[in-house]
Amino acid sequence: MNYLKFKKSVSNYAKDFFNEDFFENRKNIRIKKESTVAKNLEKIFDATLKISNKKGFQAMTMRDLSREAGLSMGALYSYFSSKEDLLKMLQSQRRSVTKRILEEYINHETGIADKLRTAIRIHLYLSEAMQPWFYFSYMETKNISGPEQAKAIESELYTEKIFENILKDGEKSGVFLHRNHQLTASVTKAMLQDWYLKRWKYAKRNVSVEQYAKYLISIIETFCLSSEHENGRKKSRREL
Amino acid sequence: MNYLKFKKSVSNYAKDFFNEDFFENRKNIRIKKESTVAKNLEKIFDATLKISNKKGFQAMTMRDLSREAGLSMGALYSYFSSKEDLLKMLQSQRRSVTKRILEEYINHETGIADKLRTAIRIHLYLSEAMQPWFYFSYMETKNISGPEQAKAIESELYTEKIFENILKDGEKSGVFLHRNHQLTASVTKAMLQDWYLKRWKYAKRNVSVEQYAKYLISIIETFCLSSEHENGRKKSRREL
DNA sequence: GTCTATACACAGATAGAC
DNA sequence: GTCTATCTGTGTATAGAC
Repeated sequence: MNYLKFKKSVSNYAKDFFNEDFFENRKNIRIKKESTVAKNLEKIFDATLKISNKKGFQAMTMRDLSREAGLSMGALYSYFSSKEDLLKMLQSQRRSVTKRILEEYINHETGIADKLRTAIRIHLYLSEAMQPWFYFSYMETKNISGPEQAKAIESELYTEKIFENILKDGEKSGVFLHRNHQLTASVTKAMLQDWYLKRWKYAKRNVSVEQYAKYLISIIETFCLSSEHENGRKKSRREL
Repeated sequence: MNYLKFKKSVSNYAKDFFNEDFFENRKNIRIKKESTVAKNLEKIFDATLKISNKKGFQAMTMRDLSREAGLSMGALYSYFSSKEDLLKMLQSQRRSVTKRILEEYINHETGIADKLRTAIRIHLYLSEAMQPWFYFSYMETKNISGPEQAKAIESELYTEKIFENILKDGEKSGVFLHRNHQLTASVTKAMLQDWYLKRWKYAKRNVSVEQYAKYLISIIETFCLSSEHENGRKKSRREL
């Protein structure tokens, strides 16, 4: 699975606003026609991400948003009831999409070593395809209301747990070595996050997602793969 | 060098407000007596970090700051000329302290493998001793004026370069393997940053700085150390 | 469904007494 | 050197015309 192929398969999901998770937000939207809502919400969300990632969500004024989204302030407020509500909607919509995609790809894999590789790769691909939101989410969720913050923490621990479980299962079946799997999962997550948090740096250096994925996988596997399973890999590591 | 010993040696530096780098800020401070300035600036800086790390610098009002620092709004403004100026002062003071300490410790090391270990360890210790500022700096500097942002990026690349150079030198002398050293330096930095960005997580799990340092060093060395130099280490890796 | 115009609260910053 | 009181701009949110 390379990135281009992934991105195509994803763009369908991404614009699907009217999934089940979204309907608790629907009540705050005064507009009736769904096609209008979908079209304008996309403009609003994109504008929000663009401005917030430059100066922060708190610093973004509704006048900024109005200008960037191409809608008057009055119009904006028929899509949400407050600035905080806008944030909640954006978060729940994007979170629902990413979770669905991630699980679909990982469950598809059967071999335990492949599961680890796929988890890393799909995480990276996802955060590449939706970089502005991933960045936004990391930077802003800490500043917001209690329940939203709890969701963000839950999400952080959830994906970490995925890695931890793969490593544990792998140790049982002798594929991976005995390590502190929780710590390994933590630092793996940290390296994955660096990709979207320092996007500018990797772009300037012409490092591609594929390259970065390969590199992370090789670091983690060098540390975790038991030596019997390592043989097929040694050569490819040299090429990095 | 363990953390406790490090922290002691550092606390002297940290309260040294009146170093050379600070004098360009001195002109904005109306208060004459240096001991008063030092005492109140420390209260102001601490309060700023505390509030900002909860809700963001932008969201912190001068009334919040006044309450937390125990000074009236009028008094606050005799220590800086604007909210932005406060940020600049805080950044330049802390940046100057950290840079000085970091360089001192790394230059002290001679062996190339030791240099890598010390760089990792001291980075971690520093960010532990000054966690609120490190967190603040990561989260906030992106939102601010051009020149300040440039300094933040410069600082990011500067420390990364330290790691890259150690790895390069190590390859030449046969201590480290041939790798993409720039990428290795990047992800090392990412793992170091995770320590202060997710402080809550590691605290909850009772992971100590020492443990985390050991773990990072073992991951990086497993990946980079050439096998002739690895022998002495294999056993200690098993203990992790 | 979208606009313009405006209410009203609260932010940053200062003046001047003590 | 620190305080209280206050000015002025700007932010979020809404009313009501089109």
